[in-house]
Amino acid sequence: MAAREYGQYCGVTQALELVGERWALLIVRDLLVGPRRYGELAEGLPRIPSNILAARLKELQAAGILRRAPRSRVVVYELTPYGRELEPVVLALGAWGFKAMGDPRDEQVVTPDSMTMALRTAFRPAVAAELPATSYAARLGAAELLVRVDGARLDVSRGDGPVDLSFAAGPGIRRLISGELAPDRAISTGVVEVLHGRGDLLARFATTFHLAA
Amino acid sequence: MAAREYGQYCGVTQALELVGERWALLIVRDLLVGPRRYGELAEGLPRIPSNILAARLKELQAAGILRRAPRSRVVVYELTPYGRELEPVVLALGAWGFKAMGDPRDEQVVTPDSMTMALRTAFRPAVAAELPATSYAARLGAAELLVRVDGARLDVSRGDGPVDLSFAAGPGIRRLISGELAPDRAISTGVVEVLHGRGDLLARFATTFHLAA
DNA sequence: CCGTATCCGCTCAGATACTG
DNA sequence: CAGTATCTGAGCGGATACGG
Repeated sequence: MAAREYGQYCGVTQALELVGERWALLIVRDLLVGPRRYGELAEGLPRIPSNILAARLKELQAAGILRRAPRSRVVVYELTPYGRELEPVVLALGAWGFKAMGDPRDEQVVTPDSMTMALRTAFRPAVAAELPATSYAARLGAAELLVRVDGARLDVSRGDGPVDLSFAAGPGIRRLISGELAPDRAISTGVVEVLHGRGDLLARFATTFHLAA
Repeated sequence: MAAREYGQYCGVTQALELVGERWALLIVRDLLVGPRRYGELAEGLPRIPSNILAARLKELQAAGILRRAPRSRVVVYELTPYGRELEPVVLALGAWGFKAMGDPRDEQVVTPDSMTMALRTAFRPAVAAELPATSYAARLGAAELLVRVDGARLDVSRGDGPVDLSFAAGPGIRRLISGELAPDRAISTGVVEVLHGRGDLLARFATTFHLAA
């Protein structure tokens, strides 16, 4: 038996043998947002060594989690259906890890893909369904996201477009999502800066996206 | 920054920094069944080196996931409330990994705690609520479990007791849980051996515990 | 016996340089 | 741009030994 195997006949060990290696689930996290090129993955995971990225891509491909897909002259990596079924795992991990997050340290970055998945984690479709369709432009550190909520549907993209509320925030937005910081306080203390639109829509944002801390 | 950190301000990376190390989630998996002594954990994870087990217990304790609790002369390790919140993560991983499980290899063992969590993963409370309360004694490899289903409640323990159906099965029980193998076929082909009680209750068992493959 | 520490060999991760 | 090659060191696996 390979020394690195756990030696148990169990779904959890099987899963960990496929995606338990360092960086593997973070690659999956980013690919859950959409297909990505090698360089885009490297950009979204600034600290991953290139050889490790190459190795993980090979392993995840061999495990049937992702595939190399040719797209007009370039290759992108995209999840297979089985790989997409990891979304509940990533969301559960994200929700659990959220509670342990303190304030950000200087070296910590916020990437567009990680922020997108965080928004998906915090999204409350049942709540959103009761609210009018709303779109937001959120600038969070380096990540500039277009967030469209329409009923129970959520769409997060990197494009630009017309929005009801445009705001910029530091990573302190975490305390808005967790409910520790009221929307109006977030604005008055400068944690969130309203760039365009009605600031009171931030309350709707905070209701739509919520995670317990 | 510690070299081993991912350098991202994100719930998923935070979670992986706490429980992403090798063996960590398997320790959590077993503790989700109940408090365990050091030796019991080592027994449930036959291939873990003792130094790694000791190191993980320290790390998980420092992270607030488990605590050492004195119990009449001996120490047991038990999850904190925050540690118990990892249950959705472990269940999601188990359900996903289940689909990738083939037939067991010779070196792979089935432990009572991993089997208990697998049953929790496969349990369908909504289905069980419509069925009469039933208890099963399931011998699965080395694991001998008492499984009590009462309405939407599931209790799996290692004790013995009066049951409606007692059966023994090899790890081929996976195909029963996945629906690939019909209950009567499981019995007629010897995959499941009925030791005591009405064999037709195995169909109820297969309805109560189901995971897609 | 339970829990932990120490040793060593090895694999994998991390950093950098290099190539088609 | 998309990887591959190489080197170093950290963490893991396995055995053994030690203290309560």
